[in-house]
Amino acid sequence: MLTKKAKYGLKAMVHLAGVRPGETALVADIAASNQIPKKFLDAILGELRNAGFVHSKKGKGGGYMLARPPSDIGVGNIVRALDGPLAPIQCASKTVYRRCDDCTDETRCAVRLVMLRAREAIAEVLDKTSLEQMRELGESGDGVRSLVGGKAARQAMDMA
Amino acid sequence: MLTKKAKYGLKAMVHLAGVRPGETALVADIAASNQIPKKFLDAILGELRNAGFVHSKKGKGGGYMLARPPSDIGVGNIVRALDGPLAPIQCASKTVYRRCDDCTDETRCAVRLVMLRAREAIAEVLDKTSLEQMRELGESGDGVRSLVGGKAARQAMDMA
DNA sequence: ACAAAGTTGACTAGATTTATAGAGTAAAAT
DNA sequence: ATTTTACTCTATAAATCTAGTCAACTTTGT
Ligand code: FES
Ligand code: FES
Repeated sequence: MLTKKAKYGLKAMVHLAGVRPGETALVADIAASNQIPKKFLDAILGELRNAGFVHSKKGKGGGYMLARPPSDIGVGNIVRALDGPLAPIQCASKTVYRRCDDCTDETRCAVRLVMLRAREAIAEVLDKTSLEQMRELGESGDGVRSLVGGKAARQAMDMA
Repeated sequence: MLTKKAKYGLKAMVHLAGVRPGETALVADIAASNQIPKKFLDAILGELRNAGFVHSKKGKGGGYMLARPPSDIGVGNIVRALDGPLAPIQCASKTVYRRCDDCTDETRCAVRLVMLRAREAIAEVLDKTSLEQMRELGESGDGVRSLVGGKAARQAMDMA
């Protein structure tokens, strides 16, 4: 489950992707537009700055701006910066792999092997989507219609 | 991120899928074999019983057994019973949908639209895998090798 | 140069969920 | 009745989410 930190962070990044390049957005404005608790957003944008996704400027005319064009920022990496690895379980992560203390033989752990597949599926979606694409999704508002399609997908959707 | 509850629950279910049909397994044994805190496992199996996945029997010769053949139990549904919806965010869930208080227009929320895709990808993996298949995965121990394949998948793997 | 206002940044604190342990209760078999 | 096992209830430590207070920096006006 995505934490609120990541959810708010993503919303803020989408907001920042919407301002004209070179201009900044105030934390107060981002918070108000997206109904995010301002103080929490302060902390979140701080982390995103430390991670190199955004730049900040203090004082009048200050605020936040993206450090790179939104087409260069992967959604998956934003989530990683805020919530940690995409993998549902750490032993299935490549970026922040950590051994499971329980589980004697990792290579035969059924849980891990299934979750490796899940991680791959998640990464396939999140790493293939740029911040720009994500923002466009919201603008056109179509959503799922234009997706993989097929009976299997629709069936899976009915129970997720 | 999958909680330890779900992780332990899945391991226990795999264990139960391994006992001969009609026989039972003791909580103490499952806990010892899989290095799970016994009391925690007690609670987890209790939830799985309430959810109808397993049956229990008290007294000598008692223990737990699967309520249905492992080929009839979807991994996704086990996770849902223990950790709640598969969707990374509740507004993207079909089973336990809940509106986001922030976000005025759900149909145009970029975060939700991306996470709908992520949910679909996760469900595609977890709902298509039965407990039996999951257990077989662990036995043959091959893991990722036999997966989707292709450059894209390998690339995504390198950073998840 | 100086003060004032605007804005990010850091530090603390309370409420809620997660992870684990302990002690004891209830049911079933012998 | 005794033993074996699942079940319940309570309690503690960590992580998450949110708010409040104050410090640090940057521009602007005088
Ligand atoms: S190795 Fe991580 S769950 Fe088994
Ligand atoms: S509607 Fe749920 S994140 Fe926007």
